[in-house]
Amino acid sequence: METLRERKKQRTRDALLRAALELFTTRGYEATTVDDIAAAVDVSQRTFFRYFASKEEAAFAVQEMTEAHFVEAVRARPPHEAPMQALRQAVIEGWDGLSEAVSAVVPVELYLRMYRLIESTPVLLAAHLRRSMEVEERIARILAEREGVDVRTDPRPRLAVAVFAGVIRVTERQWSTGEDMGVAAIRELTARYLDQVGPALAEDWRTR
Amino acid sequence: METLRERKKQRTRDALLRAALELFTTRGYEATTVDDIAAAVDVSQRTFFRYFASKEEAAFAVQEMTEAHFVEAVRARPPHEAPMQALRQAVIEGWDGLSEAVSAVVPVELYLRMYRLIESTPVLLAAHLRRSMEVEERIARILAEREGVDVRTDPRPRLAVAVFAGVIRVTERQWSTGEDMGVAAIRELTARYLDQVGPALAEDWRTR
DNA sequence: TGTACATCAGTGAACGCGCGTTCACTGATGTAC
DNA sequence: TGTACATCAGTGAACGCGCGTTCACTGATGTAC
Repeated sequence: METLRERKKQRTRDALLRAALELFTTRGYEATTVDDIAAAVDVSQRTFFRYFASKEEAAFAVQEMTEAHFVEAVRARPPHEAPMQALRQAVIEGWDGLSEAVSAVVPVELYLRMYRLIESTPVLLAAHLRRSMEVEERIARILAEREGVDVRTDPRPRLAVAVFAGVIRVTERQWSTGEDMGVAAIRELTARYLDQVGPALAEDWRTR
Repeated sequence: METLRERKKQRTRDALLRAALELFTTRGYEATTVDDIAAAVDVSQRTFFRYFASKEEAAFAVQEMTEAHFVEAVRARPPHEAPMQALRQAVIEGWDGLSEAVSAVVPVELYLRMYRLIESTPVLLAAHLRRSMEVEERIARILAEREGVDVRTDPRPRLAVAVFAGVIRVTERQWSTGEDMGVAAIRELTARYLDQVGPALAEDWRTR
């Protein structure tokens, strides 16, 4: 971000991204065309595709950041932590540090609205789940390395991550349909639901 | 399937479905157009859309059957079984009874090839995951009813199903990239991975 | 500080593509008498 | 068994749409001397 040229590029990209999220969240994803976004920034449609390979890429640009953030957080966990504990800490701290990370690009509130839109738009939800699978694979490899097991022969890393991801998905779903759309709300839900995994797998639900 | 008219309809649908899966699995999903499918059955494109609302619907028509099958299997589990045990039995028995259920419509081998194609085609995998979420929600409600808990306030039904679904997803992924594409292979993987969930959630992987 | 050239973000216009829809119509199958 | 009418699967052709691509081009910014 040194030269004038680079700064201008960055500004164009930010403007496109913000306009995209703003339009998506107000009009809906499908109801917004790439031309609409370009027009909102007063730039040609051609220019949009210089910055984003597809409309979907724009929709997930901020998610991409937070995912990378989460992956790094897992990598940074101290090695003595149990695998599930490391995942838990990484995701909780991820929510804590989210505001700073995101707000450099778009307002946090806009990000959260977009997150909810993804959950409620079938084609975006589908893409989100597939992308999540890719993140899971990366995390599984990190866990395997941490614990010194071979991801090709030992199913435990992928299983642990898949179980964890399942809980996150339930959390996302619950949050996105709930009243409180703040970061604190999803943070609390995450912790609560992770605590409930043990009981959910118990033999008999009626004992408690 | 009484009248001649109805039998003809059924035959047209079967022919379209089979041609679709055959083309998808040989050429690829994206490389097959709806016109190709219609042409293969010697019918107008218009007619294709009388039977399937979209290209995607054709791709998932058989999955739809097996999903319904699984949901019914869960519903039919004896009430004394623990939740996770009921899910396990339902899915294992689902694989056992798959051949009869599927082969009425398309050859089992074609179904399995299509299943693998779904796993390896990004847009289909995404759709598959979203559809799976819908199935999960139905199953969660069934579990909640079985166990007499309220799905709106108790997260355990959704968590249990999400954890289970996570394991199934790892199984599907492993199977679809493996050598042996038979039903027996995926059945065995399912059982093995379900057994590994406990160990995967354990504190320390190195002790075993 | 100025000039000459190189780089590269952005332009504008047109296009290919395939999905899914719309229309008015045909002709085979079903039904009532 | 035959006739008249109703139903409805399938037709053909055309279209709207938006994504993503291609082209040759402009003009602002960067760099070398």
